[in-house]
Amino acid sequence: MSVANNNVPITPIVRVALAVPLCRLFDYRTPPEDTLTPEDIGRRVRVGFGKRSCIGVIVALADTSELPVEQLKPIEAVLRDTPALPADWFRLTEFCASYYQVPLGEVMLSTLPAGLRRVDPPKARVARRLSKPRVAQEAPELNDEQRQALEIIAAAGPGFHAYLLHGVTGSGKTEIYLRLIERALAAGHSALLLVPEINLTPQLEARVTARFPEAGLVGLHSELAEAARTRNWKAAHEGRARIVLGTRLAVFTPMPELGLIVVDEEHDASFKQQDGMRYSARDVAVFRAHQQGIPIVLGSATPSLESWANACDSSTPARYSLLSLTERAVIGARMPAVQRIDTRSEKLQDGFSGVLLRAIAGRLERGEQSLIFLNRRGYAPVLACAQCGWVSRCQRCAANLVLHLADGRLRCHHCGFESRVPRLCPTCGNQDIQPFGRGTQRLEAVLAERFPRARILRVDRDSARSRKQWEALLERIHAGEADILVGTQMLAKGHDFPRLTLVGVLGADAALFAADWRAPERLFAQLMQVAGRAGRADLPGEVLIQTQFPEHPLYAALVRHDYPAFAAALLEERRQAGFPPYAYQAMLRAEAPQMADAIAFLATARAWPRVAEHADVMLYDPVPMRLARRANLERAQLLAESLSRRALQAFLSEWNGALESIKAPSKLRWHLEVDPLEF
DNA sequence: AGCACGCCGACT
DNA sequence: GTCGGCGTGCTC
Repeated sequence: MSVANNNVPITPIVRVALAVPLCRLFDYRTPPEDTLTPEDIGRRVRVGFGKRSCIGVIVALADTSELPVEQLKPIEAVLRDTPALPADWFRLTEFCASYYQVPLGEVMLSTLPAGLRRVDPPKARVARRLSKPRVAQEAPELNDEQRQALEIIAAAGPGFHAYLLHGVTGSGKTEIYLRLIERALAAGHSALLLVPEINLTPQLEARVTARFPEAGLVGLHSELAEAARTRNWKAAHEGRARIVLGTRLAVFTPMPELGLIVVDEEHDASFKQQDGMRYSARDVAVFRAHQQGIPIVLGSATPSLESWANACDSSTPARYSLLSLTERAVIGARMPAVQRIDTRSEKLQDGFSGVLLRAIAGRLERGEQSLIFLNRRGYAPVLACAQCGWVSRCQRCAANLVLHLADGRLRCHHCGFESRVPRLCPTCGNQDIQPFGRGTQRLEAVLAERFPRARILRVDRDSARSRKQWEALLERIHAGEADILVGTQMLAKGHDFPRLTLVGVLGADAALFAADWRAPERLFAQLMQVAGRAGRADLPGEVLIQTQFPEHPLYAALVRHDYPAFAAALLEERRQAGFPPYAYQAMLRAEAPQMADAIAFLATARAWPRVAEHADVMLYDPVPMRLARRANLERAQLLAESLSRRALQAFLSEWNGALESIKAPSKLRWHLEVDPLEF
């Protein structure tokens, strides 16, 4: 950096990151009336870009530019309404840009709240101050296991440590988080608590706020209005909020003195972003903790196999410490009894076994609640004509239209296409067209017929469309206005229903043999979670699983509530098959109106001449995706795999550049996903 | 990504 | 004769 005679540093060139899909920064001149110092690195700026103005972030100051200085535009304004973004935030976004193969400017700007990306900033309104409870709620007693887990963490002292907190539903993981937050705050640190994208944040927020009323907790999740999100983000960035509770996007919040990260339900798929930068907030959180030299706790009753391997795989040195909570924290509450009902040996009545129907009847007599779990919404997954073989297919997708009898529609669950239910077969005119299979609406109807006096409540994305509807349903459930709940995975997560003593599971077998090899892992987690709904208080719970494969190891492990054994078996399979976490993967996907174009793009990518220089990376053949057509776009994918994460990364950074210069039809879209979860 | 320019088809 | 389709190219 040059220095003028009078010792005032002159830094005429400013390098700015902008939200454009170009892997480079843009140089600007310092406006004559302004002087920039290194302190301004990390400030937001407004700059002219093409014909428009954009918001960018100052990444560096420099003396020279590759372009002649006359060609550079001056910065329009340096925005000093917030403190500069700190160095650790730079390292975090730089890591993501490089790891996920996304331009730095896109990462940086996409992680800022929308209010700070705007050229015309919305008028900041003064937040109404909530009257906070001044008195902190007292901490409950810990049980031995909780105490032991906390001692292990305390004994490790400061610095980076990753812990996998494996605790069954109701074992008191949250109390561990709260104690750790308490310690962090006492040491003058702030804490970041990440939760999945479920409607549970209000409850947890209330609980954390009650314990730490002075910490100025803020929430950061996508349901927050833009102004509130900006306000909360600023409070965290400026150090006024010492606790951030948020969903995956909160992992990027700059926080001074950050001393603890917690990722609750770390196995949950919603930590993975499915568009734009396809990052895993759990993985980013681990990187952030490592980079900042602070502890991170990943909590789950059914950890992801990736995390489990990091903690328990005996063949490699453990990278995470395993902490186990095996008992339910509420005294007297025990794990529900899980039983398999062999549906091969009896004729089902509208999808229900006699055992399950009798169990429901028993609950009705005793005034207890039952929950019927089926992960398929609608009345029936397809409508078909037995005479000519017509089936209700979506015109835009390679999928069937689902029958929604409640509103008389056929609906595509992939693109949203809708049509009226035909009364006659559209091809042969047959009057006798039939729904095949069962969804939650049909179960609801069947139960209403069999138990006419029971109050039945269906909870799925159709009945709980908005947040308001969902909360109204929850309220009715808690008020005891339902005898039988019928629902999808929406019902599985988090909520306590004190009078719920029976969970019936239908239609789970499909996931056992699904094409996606991660399906069993997800099914186990889901069933553990839904089983955890039963018998939380003084009433013992019972879980009945209807299956044609009662001897399947997944169900056997579930009966014993034995996640470790199940995980060990799955990990052994993965190791032998060379699947993650014993291999690292990236997926290149392309979509176009014509499948041939999508495949051709991938074939060109596959034929990149320098593939041969990356012998430790394996490229598979391009194949159509499982749902090959969605919303009139044909989709295909190509898998890249390596036993070495480093080798895969080295390959990707070169390959990504080559992909950008492949000529393709303008309607073709493609993206690269590192560590894909779904196939 | 935006937003321009540019070159061919059906409308007043 | 124009309005407008989207192919191509550039942005400090």
